[in-house]
Amino acid sequence: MAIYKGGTPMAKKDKEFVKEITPQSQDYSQWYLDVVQKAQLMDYAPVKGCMVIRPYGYTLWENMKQRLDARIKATGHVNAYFPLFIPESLLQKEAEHVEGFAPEVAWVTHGGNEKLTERLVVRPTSETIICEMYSRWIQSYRDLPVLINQWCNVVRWEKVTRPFLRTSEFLWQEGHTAHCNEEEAEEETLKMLEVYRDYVENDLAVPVVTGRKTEREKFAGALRTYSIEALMSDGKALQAGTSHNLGTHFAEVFDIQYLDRDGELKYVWQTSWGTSTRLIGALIMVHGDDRGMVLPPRVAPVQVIMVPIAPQKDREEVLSKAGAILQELKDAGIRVDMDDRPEYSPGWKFNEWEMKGVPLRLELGPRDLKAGTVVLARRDNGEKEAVPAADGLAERIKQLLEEIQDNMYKKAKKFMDENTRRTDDYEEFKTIIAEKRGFVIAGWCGEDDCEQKIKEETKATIRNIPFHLQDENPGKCLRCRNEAKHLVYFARAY
RNA sequence: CGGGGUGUGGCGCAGUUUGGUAGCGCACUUGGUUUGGGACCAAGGGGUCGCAGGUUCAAAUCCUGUCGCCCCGACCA
Repeated sequence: MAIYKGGTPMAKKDKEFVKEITPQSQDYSQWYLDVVQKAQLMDYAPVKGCMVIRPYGYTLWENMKQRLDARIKATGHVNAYFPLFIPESLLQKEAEHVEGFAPEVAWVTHGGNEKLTERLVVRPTSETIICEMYSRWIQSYRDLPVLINQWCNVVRWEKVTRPFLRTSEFLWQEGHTAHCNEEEAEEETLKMLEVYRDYVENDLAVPVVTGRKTEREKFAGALRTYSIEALMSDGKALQAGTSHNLGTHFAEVFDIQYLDRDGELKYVWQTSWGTSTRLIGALIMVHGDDRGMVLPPRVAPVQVIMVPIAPQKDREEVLSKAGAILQELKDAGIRVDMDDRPEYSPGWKFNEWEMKGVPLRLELGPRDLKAGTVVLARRDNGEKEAVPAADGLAERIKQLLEEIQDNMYKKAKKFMDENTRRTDDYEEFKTIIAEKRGFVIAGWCGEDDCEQKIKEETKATIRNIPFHLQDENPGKCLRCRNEAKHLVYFARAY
């Protein structure tokens, strides 16, 4: 097994090949936009803020969805579908909730040519319509818990949009559960946060910080909100998933009551939790590089791309061998594809598939035919090796895909750790946020005022109050110097 | 919603200052030669210059309005 290209394969001279993508160092934002379009994840639609998720991007989403859906089902939830339209009166019921969403809802006012007697909102989230139904379905403690999830689209009329990170319409899953008491609801809320953490870290190879949101940042209408927060490679944070304990707020206004064992009528405790296509943005910005995307094998639409090198005189022989390997890998359950288009050169294909983030490339040419090998090239670190094209190739590839998945997580975790700093000095804090970015752990008094001022003065927000530091002495508040209540994660965020 | 930028074949741009027959590179089509990190030659096709008004003999170019996209800020998955 010979390694004929390792170390730092992305040599300087190679960079100029990727002429379609703006380098991260030059303009990170433009890099991101170049990647999502050139890799054919999406294209802009004729409606402002809306995008088409193209087949490559949609397959990625399908893979992500499939793995999360399995986890949601494994924890006892079932899928259902609620309507896209919500009567205005339903949205109006929960005061905080309306206030939070009213500025960004899209209204339906006409059916055909006739004006509707009651306007409809296009769901920005489904709490209200689901609560309306739960109030009909729940009568007894025997009806609880209700554990329902739905995969759907939602619409929020955003002023500033960016592909995947913030679009007017996006795809997501939203779980909505009802429980008999606070304890169960809280357990559910935290359980689903943990499902998200496990999913995002293991399947997407994106490390996250779990914790509770502050009052200011919590979901409109929730009692408590928890989140997983990820760090992008430009040092800005991205909320990757949220889980809310809704308390009895919605139950009270939607009259969701059940008769308990003790004969008393009680309000249910509810939760809701969601992750969206925004996770695709996280995937790109956590793992991507100047050559394009780098996708974790577990969700990559194509795990292995075969590039046969087939000059005229060896063409038949190469393609026949390649075809056999393709079938062998498919049979082994690997998502493999072969790019045997004769009109493109191998080098062109290498760059193209690297841009699309395919984790592993398999090259097969006349030289390999003679040596009885294939060349495997890793996207995550650029290493190339020749391995025997014999039995066991599929196993070797599966093992490599696992290694890549693992390495990608470790690399991202290392980056996050190296860019998580701790300080109790506000001036130092400002410098870090302005120059290095990343996460900053600091004490916070718990006052909204301090949180607000820090945001105004530094653009950094409290991402969450992390679980893993809750037993440590928080010291003084970063800004007001009073006793801190918590250690919190600050960052500039998307 | 404020400040800035931008809109010309699919993509990237020139042309706008000083109005006068719309151009370049890439991509695309056809034929041929090629194939281990974005191959080459030849011949082709494709644009009412974002949109709507106006000025003018004449508008990509000047004027007014409007829309989209991008960046920076205030609000959000």
